Amino acid sequence: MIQPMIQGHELRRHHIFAGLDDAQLAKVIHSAQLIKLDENQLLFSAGNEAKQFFLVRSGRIKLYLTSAEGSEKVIHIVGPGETFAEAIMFMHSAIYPINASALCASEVLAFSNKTFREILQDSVDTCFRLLADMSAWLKKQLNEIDALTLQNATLRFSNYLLHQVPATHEGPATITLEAAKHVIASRLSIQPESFSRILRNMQKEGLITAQGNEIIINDIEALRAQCV
Amino acid sequence: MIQPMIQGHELRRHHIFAGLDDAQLAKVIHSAQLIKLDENQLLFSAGNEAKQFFLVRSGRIKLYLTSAEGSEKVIHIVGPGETFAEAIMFMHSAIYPINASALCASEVLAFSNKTFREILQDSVDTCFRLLADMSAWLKKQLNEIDALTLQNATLRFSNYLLHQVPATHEGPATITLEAAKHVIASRLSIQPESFSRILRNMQKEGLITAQGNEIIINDIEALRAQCV
DNA sequence: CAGAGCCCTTAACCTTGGTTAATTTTAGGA
DNA sequence: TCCTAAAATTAACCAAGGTTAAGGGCTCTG
Repeated sequence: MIQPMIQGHELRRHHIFAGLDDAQLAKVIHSAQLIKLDENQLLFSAGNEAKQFFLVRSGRIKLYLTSAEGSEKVIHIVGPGETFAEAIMFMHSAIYPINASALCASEVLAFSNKTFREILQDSVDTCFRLLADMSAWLKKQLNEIDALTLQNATLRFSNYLLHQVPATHEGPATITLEAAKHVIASRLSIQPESFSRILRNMQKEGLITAQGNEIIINDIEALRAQCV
Repeated sequence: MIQPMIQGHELRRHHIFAGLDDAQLAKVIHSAQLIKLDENQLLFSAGNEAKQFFLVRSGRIKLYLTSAEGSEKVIHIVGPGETFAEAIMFMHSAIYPINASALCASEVLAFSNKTFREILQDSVDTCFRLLADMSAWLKKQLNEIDALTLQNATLRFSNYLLHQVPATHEGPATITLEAAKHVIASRLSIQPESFSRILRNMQKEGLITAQGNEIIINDIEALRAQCV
């Protein structure tokens, strides 16, 4: 195990750790492990025993499912400052239900589930933070189901674009895609070829301008109108 | 408010309440309200202020989303002994993100979120139970996303059927659909017409026999093989 | 600089499942 | 028992988007 250099305030920035006292924080840090991942390196697979949850320090981690035939569905792309797999700590079978791998060279901190559960025993405040955190995930997944069942592919992408921009933003906006196009496509449950088609069509309609992984929203009002 | 006749052991049967002491249970019962719903009666809508969570005493409650165009997607069908909307207690905006209405005449117990949160302050054990409960929901929704993105309509229905039968069951099995066919169809994100077609095809292949809302699985091995 | 490999794009084609419309079946109420 | 309304079924048609195939462009490496 690599004993990481962790400053307490680095962790406290995340709301899950924000309520811990110094002793608790020290205990968490002591249980932590720094993991460096190369591009495309696997962190864990669905079916692995789940003994840790994670905080992304740098880079991007993709959480994804795979089908029996080998096709891949990206569930979420986790960036710096975000935690993942913390909900699994409370599942009846301590087994990861998804795969996680690095989209680019990344550093993640891994925390012992056992240690964190011990701390939770003494900190109702942190329990509440975790409950809020999990209910936010639940809400996010509900939106995902909404998108998959009640929206078509173009609409899903439009919504995705709008989520990259503050709700109050006016005028043209430039967005840099957080990963390769085929990854974004999988995140949106679209085939890469269809994603290309959608980009082309939206460009033809003048809604957006796409150059590499930069996308300019030309008409944000029209986009918002489309998404009701 | 109708003060319900609630026996402590009725609540304790649900794992969320199982760890409460007598005083806490009394407090929960005191905050509870019995709600009787007619068939098709709305319990709450998406956007309503969320002050309560619920336990189904009898009947069936459907949780569903609606699209801008008015189409409906059933997320879950909740039956006796099950709770719902408990995760919303910890969301930042105290607003139901879905709609809930009764599929048939039903009785639900409504519990005050505020009271329950107070009790949680004094019961880490119950916090842990709620965390486990929410992580189970999260896992369920992940399976749902898996189904929607990596499985076709027939496979989703096959999986649905298999979930109604113990994993160890051998030989033919009879399943009674928990709701009208168009509701099940929506639950599986299939149009009623397509659902009919799927039933007909599976029947033609000899996999199942469908009579009204009774479905007999003739070849459970073949079905399991299909679902990998 | 050449070659390999990956990513992206385009276009033609095809499949799944949605849509429309008409008919039958079922269940509940007068 | 009949009438009505909702639910279910069937079939023909259609469209969104998946599949297949081919080519272009980019980067990395030897």
